[in-house]
Amino acid sequence: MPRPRIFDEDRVLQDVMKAFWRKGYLATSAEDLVKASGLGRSSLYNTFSSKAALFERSLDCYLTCTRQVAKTLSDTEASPEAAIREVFISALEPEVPERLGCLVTNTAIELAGQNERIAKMLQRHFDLLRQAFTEAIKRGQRNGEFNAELDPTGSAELLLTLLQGIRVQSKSATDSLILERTIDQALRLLH
Amino acid sequence: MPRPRIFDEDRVLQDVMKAFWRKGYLATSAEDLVKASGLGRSSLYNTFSSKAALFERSLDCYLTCTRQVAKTLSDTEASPEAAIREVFISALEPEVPERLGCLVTNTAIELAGQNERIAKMLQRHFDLLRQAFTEAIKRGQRNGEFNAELDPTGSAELLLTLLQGIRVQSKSATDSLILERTIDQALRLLH
DNA sequence: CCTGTTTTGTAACGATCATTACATTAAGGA
DNA sequence: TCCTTAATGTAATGATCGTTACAAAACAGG
Repeated sequence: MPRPRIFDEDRVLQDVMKAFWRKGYLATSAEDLVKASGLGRSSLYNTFSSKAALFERSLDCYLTCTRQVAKTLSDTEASPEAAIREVFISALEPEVPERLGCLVTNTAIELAGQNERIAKMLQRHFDLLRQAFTEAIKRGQRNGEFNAELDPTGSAELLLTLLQGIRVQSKSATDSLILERTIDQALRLLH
Repeated sequence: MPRPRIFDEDRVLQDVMKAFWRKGYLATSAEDLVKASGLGRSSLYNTFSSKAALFERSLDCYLTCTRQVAKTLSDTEASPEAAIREVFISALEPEVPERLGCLVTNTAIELAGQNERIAKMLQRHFDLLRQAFTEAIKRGQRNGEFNAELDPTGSAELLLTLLQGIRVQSKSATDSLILERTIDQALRLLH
């Protein structure tokens, strides 16, 4: 019998997530969130309690979304090398004019050091990504694309770390040429 | 004939830099800066104009300081491998309980995307670091420590990117075991 | 010992921060 | 249609933001 909501919670989380993604947690004001979501202040606070809680749910949204993308690494159809390259190329985000980077990387730097809950979320995410890389590498070794001598887990961690490093450098890079060559180097490591 | 200052400008910059390092630019308030520097508000603003200008000078301070440390990479006395390992190990900062990370990495994520001046400063810094790595690798190749087949510049960029990635992950890492193994992997790449 | 100049301390500025109080609106169940 | 209940819109909350105005203080040159 209550008055029904006129907005979709997931749609709001998506929009709010993009706002946090663009400017970071601190630099995004409640006013920004109101504008990004299209809701009134009351509705936002009624459904999400606080800016901090809203951010956590946005981050969670981003994490699951990113994991979906990382599923291509475990996809048994595609070539592991192509899948890995795809993940790295998307980090350069050549289509986006603003340098958004990655919400995971951004959050690790901005909040993980001081917020244990956030740190835990990110750590779990890194674990999952590392696992996905590991599987892709093992698959590549089985079908002969990659060097069978390599330690899959160690190489996966190397890729994961390189990915984060690319995310950092792409924030200040004017051209992505050097980073593209880094991706080539990283993939050559696996052969 | 004017009243002389009772503080040392460089000492203040060092203290202020640490404050920015610990909490980031936005999260550090003018009040924090006053407390960190020990000066009065007036003196701070009189000598450094604004929080933004103060940050730029602090960052500059950090950059030149870091470059001094990176000089070990060009040191012809020490072993290139040992020097490189030293740089990476220090990134894990096992002595510091709080996860400070690296002011360069933190700033790249927090500000470089929106502040072109800052982005330029960081880019120049990355260029210098890459150059230092390149020299160390070349030297290692000459004395037989490293694989002579490697492309020095590309490998240097790989190291630089890995370093940034380690800085990101160390923010959320509970133990540094995985990252230590990554360092081993990175150095094995050079052989 | 003045005088001039700059630093220093205090207090306040307007703006914006995240959050909330409250009245209004709207819809389902009776 | 009326009543209940929750969503909504508006306005304001105290706190804190970065910055500044101003008077008092302190030193160097005369």
